[in-house]
Amino acid sequence: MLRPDKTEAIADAAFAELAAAGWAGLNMDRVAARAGVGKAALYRRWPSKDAMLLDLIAQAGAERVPAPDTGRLRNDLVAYVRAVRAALADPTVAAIVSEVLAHTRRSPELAEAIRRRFRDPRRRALRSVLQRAVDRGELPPAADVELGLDLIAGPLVLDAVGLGRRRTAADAEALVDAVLAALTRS
Amino acid sequence: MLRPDKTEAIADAAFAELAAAGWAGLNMDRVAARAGVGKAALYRRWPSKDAMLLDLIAQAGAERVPAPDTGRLRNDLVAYVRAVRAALADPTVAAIVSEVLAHTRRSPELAEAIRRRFRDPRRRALRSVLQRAVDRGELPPAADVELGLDLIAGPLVLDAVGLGRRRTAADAEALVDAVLAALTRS
Amino acid sequence: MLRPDKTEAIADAAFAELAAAGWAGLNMDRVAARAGVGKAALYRRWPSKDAMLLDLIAQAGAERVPAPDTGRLRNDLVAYVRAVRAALADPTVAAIVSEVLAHTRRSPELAEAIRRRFRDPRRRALRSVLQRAVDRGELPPAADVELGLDLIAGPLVLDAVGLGRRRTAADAEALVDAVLAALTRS
Amino acid sequence: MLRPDKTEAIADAAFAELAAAGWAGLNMDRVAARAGVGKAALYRRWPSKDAMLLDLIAQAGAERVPAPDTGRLRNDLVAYVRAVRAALADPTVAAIVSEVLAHTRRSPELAEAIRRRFRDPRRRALRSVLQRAVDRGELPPAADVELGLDLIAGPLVLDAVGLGRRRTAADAEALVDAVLAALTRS
DNA sequence: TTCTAATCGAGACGGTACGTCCCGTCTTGCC
DNA sequence: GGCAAGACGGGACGTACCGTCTCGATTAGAA
Repeated sequence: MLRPDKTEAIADAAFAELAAAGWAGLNMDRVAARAGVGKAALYRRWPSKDAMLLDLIAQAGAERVPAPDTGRLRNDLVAYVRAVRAALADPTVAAIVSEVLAHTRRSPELAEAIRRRFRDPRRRALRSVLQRAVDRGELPPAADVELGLDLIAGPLVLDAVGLGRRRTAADAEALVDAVLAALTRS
Repeated sequence: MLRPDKTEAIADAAFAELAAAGWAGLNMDRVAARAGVGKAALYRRWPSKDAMLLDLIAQAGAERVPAPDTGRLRNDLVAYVRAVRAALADPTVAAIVSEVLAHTRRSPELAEAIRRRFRDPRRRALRSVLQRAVDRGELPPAADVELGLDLIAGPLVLDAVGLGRRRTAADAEALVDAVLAALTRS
Repeated sequence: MLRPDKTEAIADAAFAELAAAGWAGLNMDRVAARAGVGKAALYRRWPSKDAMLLDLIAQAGAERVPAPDTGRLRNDLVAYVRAVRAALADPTVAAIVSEVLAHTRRSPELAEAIRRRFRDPRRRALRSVLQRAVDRGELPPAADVELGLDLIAGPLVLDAVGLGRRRTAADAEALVDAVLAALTRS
Repeated sequence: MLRPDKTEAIADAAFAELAAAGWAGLNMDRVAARAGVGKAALYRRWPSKDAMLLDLIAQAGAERVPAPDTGRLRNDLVAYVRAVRAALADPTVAAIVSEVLAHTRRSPELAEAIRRRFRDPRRRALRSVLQRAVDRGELPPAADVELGLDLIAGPLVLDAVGLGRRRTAADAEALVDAVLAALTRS
C-alpha cells in the first residue's frame, strides 16, 4: 500500500537531517522536501516526529548488533568493545546514539521503546556471549552475568554520550581484563 | 547590574517548570510569569532557553558532588554509588540529567561545557577517593585508577539515561566489590 | 492557493478590530483569534501589520469612490462634497482615513501605493465630473480643471485630518459656489 | 529645576530621530542615547512619547507662522502660500507635518492639542491677512473669510500629506487668483 | 481495458513557543 | 534632588515548526 521506495527516500533524508541538525533540529518539512515527498507521506507512515526517528533508528540499529563468537571469551569481549567503539567513531552514529539516549526520559513510552529496541537486543547478544563462556567453563557458574553486562556496557555508554576519556587501542583489552577479573574473582 | 533576587526567582521558577514539564515542555513565558518577571529579564541573562537551563542546572549540580571519605575504600565507593543512585531516584533529577546528557552532542562548545561543569568535578571527586586508597595501600600502586573511574561511572550513567536494570539495595556492594577485584587483580 | 474564505474572515476581523482599537491598538493575535485563524494565515497573506491594514483598507476604499452624474455641475459637486463628508462623519472611517494619510510619509513605496490606490481614483472620478461640465459648456474651455480638483479636495482633506471647522448643511453649497466662481472667472 | 541644556539636547535628538524614522519609528531609548541623557530625563519632562513629540513640534512650529503684510492682499497670499510650500520642500519638515497630521485621530486630546497649537495660530494669522483686506476694501464686506481660509489651507494640506500634485512656480499665483475670484464674486 | 480507490506532491491551515523590540517605571549610585 | 545608566514588567511583533487538512494528479489493482 505505502510505496516502499518513498519510505526509503524518507529514511535516507531523515538520517541525513538527523546527522546534520540533531533530533531537535530536524525538521519534518525539510525531511519531506529532501526526500522529494509530501509531508503527508511522513505522517501516513508514523504518527509523529519522535516515532519516526525512533523507528528509523531502531531499524537501522537492529542490523548492527555485534555478537562475536570466537570460542574464547576474552576475544569475544574485546571484539565487542572494539566494534562498538568503532561504530561510535563515526560522528553521525555518535550524534544519533546520543540523541536517542537523550530522549529516554521524554516520555515513559519512548523510554520503554528505546529499552526494548535498543538496549535489550544488545544486552541479549552480550549476555549470550557471557553465558557461553560459563557453559564452556571459562567463567565460574556463579559469575554475576548481569553485573558483567553493566561493567562492559557502562564505559561504552560513557563514550556514547561524550563523557568518556580519550581512548587508546589498548584500552579495550584493559577494560575486558578488568571485567574478567571481576567476574572470576568470586 | 542584573538584580540577584530576580535571577534567583527565575531559577526557582525554571526548576519548578522543568520538573513539571521537562526540558522541551518548559515554556519561557510561563517561567517568566511564575517568577513574576518579564520575559526580557530571562533573555537579559541568557541568550536562549537551552543556555538558561544548562547554566542553571550546571550551577545547581555543582553543589552536589558527593566525595565520601570514611577511611575505608569500600565504604567510600558504596556511599558514592548509593548517593548517586539516590539522587537519580528523584524523577526530576533523572529527567534533568538525561536532558543534559542529550545536549552533549548539540555543539562542541556545549559538549565542552558539560564535560567541564558536570563530568570533571565528579570524576575529580571520585579520583581522589581512589587515590587516597592507593596512598593508604588499600590498592596496589599500579592500579589503573582511570579505568576504575570508568567502571564505577559507567553503570551509574547507564542508570542515569534509563538503560540500567532494576536495582536492589545489594547491587551497590556487588558493583563495588567487582570494581575492587578488577583494580586489585593486576 | 490561499483560501478566499479565510482571507475574508481575516478582513472582517481586521476591520472590526480597527474600528474598536485603531491602527496602533489593533493586535495581530487578536485579529487572528477573532477570525478563527492562526497568526501564520495573516503573515502568509501580508508581510506585516501595516501592509495588511493598508491593503484591506485600499481594497475597501476602492468600492466607494463617489462619481455623481446628474447633468448639472453644481449638483454633481454638491453631491460629491456631501458624500465625502457623510463618509467622514463615521468616526471609524475618519480614523482609518487619518491613519492612511499618516502612513504616506513612511516610505516612498507606501506613499506611491497610497497615491495610486486612494488619491488617483478619487481624483479621476472628480476630474471626469468637471470635464463633462466643460464639454457641456457649463465651464469655459480654458477652466483650470486640476486647480478645481485641488480647491474641492483640499477642504475635504482638511476635514479628513480633523483640521476642518464645524460644518453646517449649507457649507457644501458655499464651497461649491466658490469653486464654480473661481473656475468661471477667467 | 530641569536643566534647560538637557531639554535642548533632547529636543535636537528628537527632531533628528523624527526626521530619520518618523513618529512611530522614533524610539525613546535612542533619543535619550543620542541626547546623551538618561531615559528618565525624558519622562521627567513629558508624560509620554506622544506628548513629547507634540510639544516639541508645536514649540518649533510656533516660531514659523508666516503672517505677511505688504498692503496688497494678492501679494500677502502669494507670499503665504510660497512660504508654506517652501517650508514643506524640506523633507524633514514634510515628514514631521505629515506625522503630526497623521496623529490627529489617535485620541481626542491629541486632536484638540494639534488643533489648538498648530491649526489655530496659522488660521488666525491668515484670517487677519484677509480681514485687513476687507478693512481696506480689497474684499467686499460680505466676503466669506472662513471659506477663504479653507480654500487656501486645503491645497496646502494636500501637499503636506503628500497627496498634492507636482507644483510649478506659477501655481501659487493661480491658486491665489482663484481664491480671490471666489471671495470677490458674491 | 476501464473504473475506482488509495497514495502521492504541494502546501495552507490552527496552534504554540520562541526570541526581539519598545514603552513607561523603577533602582542605583554619582554629582 | 536632578542626573546617566540601564534593569524592570508588560505586551505586541514576526518567525518557525508540528501535526492536520484539502486539493488535484497519478498510479494500481479490481472488474
